[in-house]
Amino acid sequence: MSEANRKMKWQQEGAENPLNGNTALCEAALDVFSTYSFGEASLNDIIKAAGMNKGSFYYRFYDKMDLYLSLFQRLSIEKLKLFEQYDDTNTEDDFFTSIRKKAILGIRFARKEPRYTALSRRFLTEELSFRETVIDVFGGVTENVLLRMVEEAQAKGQVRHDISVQMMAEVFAILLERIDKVITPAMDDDEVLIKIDELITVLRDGTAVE
Amino acid sequence: MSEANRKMKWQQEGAENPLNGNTALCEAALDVFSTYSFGEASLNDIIKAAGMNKGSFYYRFYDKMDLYLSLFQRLSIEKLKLFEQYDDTNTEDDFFTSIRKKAILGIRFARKEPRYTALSRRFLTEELSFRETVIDVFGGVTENVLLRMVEEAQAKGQVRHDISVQMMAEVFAILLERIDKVITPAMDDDEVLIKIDELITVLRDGTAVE
DNA sequence: CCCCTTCTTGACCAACTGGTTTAATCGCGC
DNA sequence: GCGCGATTAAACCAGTTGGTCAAGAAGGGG
Repeated sequence: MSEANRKMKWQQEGAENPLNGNTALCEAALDVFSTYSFGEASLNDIIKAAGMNKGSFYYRFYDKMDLYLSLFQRLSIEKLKLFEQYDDTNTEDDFFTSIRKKAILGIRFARKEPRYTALSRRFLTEELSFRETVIDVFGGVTENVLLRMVEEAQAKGQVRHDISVQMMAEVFAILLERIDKVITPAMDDDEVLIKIDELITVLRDGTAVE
Repeated sequence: MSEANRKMKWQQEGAENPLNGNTALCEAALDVFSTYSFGEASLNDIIKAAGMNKGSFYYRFYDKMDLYLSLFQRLSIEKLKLFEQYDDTNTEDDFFTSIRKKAILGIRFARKEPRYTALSRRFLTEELSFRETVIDVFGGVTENVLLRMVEEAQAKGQVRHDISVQMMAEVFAILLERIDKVITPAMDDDEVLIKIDELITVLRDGTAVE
């Protein structure tokens, strides 16, 4: 790849993801990047695991970061595709039903591709400069949709008024982010639904005796 | 240091922490280990920042891991000292009051030494083998005290019975672990108390309208 | 003054990192 | 067969890593 600006490449519309059609590399990169931080992840290992040659890698990718961004984009698209199954803007679902449905979708994706969960959680502990580079390319994809949901729910009188929406949104965000601690891979679908309902109940009605 | 088994050293009673009296090294290590993962953290950088010589370092420490463990131990002791201020075994505090007091202590420590919070959170995303090594030396220091608290509270009829104690304990654990997302360094002590009370209220009574 | 232990110094090591380069080769359209 | 882009292999680079080592300094006790 030429000296073209990295950001440019990712803003081009027609530019195709160089990972497409190379499942071996995709798998290897996902394995390594979900296990190690960006700095610790060995590009040599990835290339070797993918049965690829270093020369061909650098023929297609600008550098290690380019591979990371390619992977990130692929996974983001896959996740987006899954979440498009449920658009709550035009339903009559109340707040907690909405949250429940979104949680189920999130868990379904996390169980299908647990390495993605590991990767995105690992991303949060990367160096600031690294995170900035990624965010600079992809933009703030993670705009806080939860805050707006809670605000709307409060306006509709579905959540309490004596607690700030920020606090409630943050509580939901934290629990959704770490939901894998409560939904383990060993559970079957029925158990998962039970656990989600328990969690929603706690968030809705609290833990104190009625 | 001799070839002595690393685990041995840490199980010896009299063995003094080689970090004691070397605040420069302690600070440098805390800076680096809280910013980078163990693998990415550069021992050379730490030594340089501490104004130390490599030879002298290896005269006192077995290896990089030895330094990490020394730091870990020092911080654990400091945290323990702080938490000894409140022992709830002989108070009449109910469950939620107990949780509240513990949260306040936790936040006080996290605000005094934010790098410790960063370090212990980073620890959770380290490689499995690394975590095992550390746990092997220090033992499961993090035994689940929350689960026992919730069980006891349920027996006393202070928390609901239609939700599993595991779920409730996990929810508390997750939120306590990420409490820094809701308590920011910019807040003064009064604001912190308000936020904690909000959080406890949510956990006790939920987010739905009464 | 010497001896001995404790500590310091900086050169040195092999291994590995991400990345480059060059030249040979493969495979497909024309 | 020719041309050309894609791919391979290998050597190579400078820089960094964690870790070693032998020589010497420091300093106190005899």
